[in-house]
Amino acid sequence: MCGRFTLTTEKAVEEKIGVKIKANYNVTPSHSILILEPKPKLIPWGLSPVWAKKSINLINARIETFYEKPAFANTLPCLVVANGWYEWKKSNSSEKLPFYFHKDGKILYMAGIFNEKGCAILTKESSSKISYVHHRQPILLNKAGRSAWVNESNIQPEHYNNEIHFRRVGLFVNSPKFNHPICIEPIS
DNA sequence: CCAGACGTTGTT
DNA sequence: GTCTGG
DNA sequence: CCAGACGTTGTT
DNA sequence: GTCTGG
Repeated sequence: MCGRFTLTTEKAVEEKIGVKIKANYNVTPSHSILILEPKPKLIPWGLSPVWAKKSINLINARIETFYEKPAFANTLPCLVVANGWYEWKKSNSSEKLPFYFHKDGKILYMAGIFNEKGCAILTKESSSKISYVHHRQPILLNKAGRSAWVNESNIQPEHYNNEIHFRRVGLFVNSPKFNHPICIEPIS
């Protein structure tokens, strides 16, 4: 899935998207995140249906059921701007070990949905590589896919971008308040 | 008909 | 154990 | 996603 | 708001 990510490339974000951001090595739900809809916009991570009296905190939406679920009706497509994300792998001892997924710092565009309350990231079954760590992953879109999604609400497997690298990282990232480059440092 | 849920993750 | 906050 | 709180009373 | 369960 995707419950924690990074956006650290200040320069690339300013050049490609025209927005000044502050590097964040530990973006957590409820943070304000950068989306393209397709205009750049800051919005809380966590979506609640407009009709929910008591707010629901939906940080992900399964693509498999997206079209059936009332909670996701009346949301609009967007792209969530990131340059990496974290997944935790359960070890034998039921210990959870964090891994960092990235494309050498390049900007990643995750498929998202939003409404006036916030934003959620679409997930799918993991690619075989990623499934070593976890069985769900965010949907990453290539260029054609980004346009199809935000302009036509059209999402297709051939638009998924599954080229990715990953490495084990230290436990620093576990604490939601800990935002530091050491979060993405490989474990030696 | 009204009341109550409506989601994901993972875990059992 | 389960919910809330970040 | 993980970490941290989770209750009441009254008082500051 | 809309769907499901009773």
